[in-house]
Amino acid sequence: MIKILIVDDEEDIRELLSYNLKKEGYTVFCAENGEKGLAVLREEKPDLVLLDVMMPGMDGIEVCETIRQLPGLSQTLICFLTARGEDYSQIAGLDAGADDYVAKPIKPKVLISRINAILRRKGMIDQEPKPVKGLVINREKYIVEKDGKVLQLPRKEFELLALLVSKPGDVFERDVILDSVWGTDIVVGDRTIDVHIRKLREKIGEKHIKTVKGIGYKFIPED
Amino acid sequence: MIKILIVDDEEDIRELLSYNLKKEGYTVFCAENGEKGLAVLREEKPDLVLLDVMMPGMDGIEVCETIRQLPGLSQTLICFLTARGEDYSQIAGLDAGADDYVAKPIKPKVLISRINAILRRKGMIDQEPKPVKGLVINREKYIVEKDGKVLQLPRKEFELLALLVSKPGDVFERDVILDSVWGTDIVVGDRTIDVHIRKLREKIGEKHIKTVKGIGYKFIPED
DNA sequence: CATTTTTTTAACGTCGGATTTACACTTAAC
DNA sequence: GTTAAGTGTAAATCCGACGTTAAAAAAATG
Repeated sequence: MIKILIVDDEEDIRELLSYNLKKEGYTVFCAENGEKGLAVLREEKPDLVLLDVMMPGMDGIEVCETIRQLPGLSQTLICFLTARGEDYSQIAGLDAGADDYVAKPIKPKVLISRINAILRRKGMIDQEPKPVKGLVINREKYIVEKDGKVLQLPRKEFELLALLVSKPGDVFERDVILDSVWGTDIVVGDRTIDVHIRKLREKIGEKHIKTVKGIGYKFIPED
Repeated sequence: MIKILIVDDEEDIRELLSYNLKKEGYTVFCAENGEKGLAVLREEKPDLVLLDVMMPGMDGIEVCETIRQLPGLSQTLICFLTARGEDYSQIAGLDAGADDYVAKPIKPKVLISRINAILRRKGMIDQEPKPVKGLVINREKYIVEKDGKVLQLPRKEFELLALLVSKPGDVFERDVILDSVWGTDIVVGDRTIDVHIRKLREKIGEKHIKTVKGIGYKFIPED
């Protein structure tokens, strides 16, 4: 059971995130400010904290720094929620020890796949026997095994494939792919995704990645 | 509980929209100009703001830009109400950070389905797959299952079917279909809908989509 | 800092979904 | 029956999203 704590002063955002995360099967706690957040944190010891940067009173960065100094909780994963544009918080945030950040306005789909990514990266999510026939994604070794053959994929290709494979059969829209592989507010040309998709298809076979024109791409498990 | 704020200087429009939105179960607030709108906004933090572009004093675009800079309200959804023809406002509006716009004169039915679409896109509304007998619409995988068979529909056909199935038995008027599948101000020929309907009928069977002459189409659940 | 690898851009080709066209058909009113 | 408005249909065309390649730019590597 994976616990996530949301710390944000806006009730609407807490509800939006809470609703979507619960739907994904996470156990969710909420707090409306930094102080209460720390209290819940000590009580529940969540695996991941979503932390608004801008809050009245104790702001997100202070909370983050505090968490990092708490014995026993220093391993807690932290993800900032930042308003678009305040990119200073990126730097300050990651300096303060955050594992990731997501820019507002938050798109639920983006947040979910981002959170799954963080937890997967840190090994909090069971990812042992990938239920994908003939394809094993090994995040520790950063390799992909295709029918026993070992593939060394470059970072972007690896992340892209890992994303698609994380929900076999589900369509990933282009903007979701961009946000979760490339990162929030990174701007790249239209053809960038296509080129990476092509390289993946070269390496793992044409039939596994299907284009859904006008929407995005999806991974097809096997024949 | 979803809150919607209407900002328009014409009382008739405020009443028209308010009446129809309340009937749909939304909680509605009104303001007659930009300044008052911002005040209500801060007070009530609505989920969605319907914003007239042309208003005396502070116009819609200014209000929109202001909202986008307010910490804590940047997540608010914004939908412009624009007079037909002033297409400059489209561009300026979407640049200013609007999520959608609806052209005047406003038809309540169009507005409702548009608003539902916005909220659904942003994950504010439950969109559980309707258990229509023998037909499952799966937005995640972007496929339709008809009696167990999997159909891969092109984008427009999928959206059209999804719309009709969203309220089985209800008639969707042609202009409502146009506005919610094609979008406001998109002008297409008279026969475009028919052709798509025909393709759908080919794929899911004649009997499921019924023509209501002079009005529109409706989905018939089963036999 | 030169080399290699990865990532991105740019230019063009391609394909199929989206739309139009043109006309047949259906329905209801008179 | 005649008419007119609305709809059905097949085929032709349009158009934009995607594919593909090569080459440039940026990162990583030694």
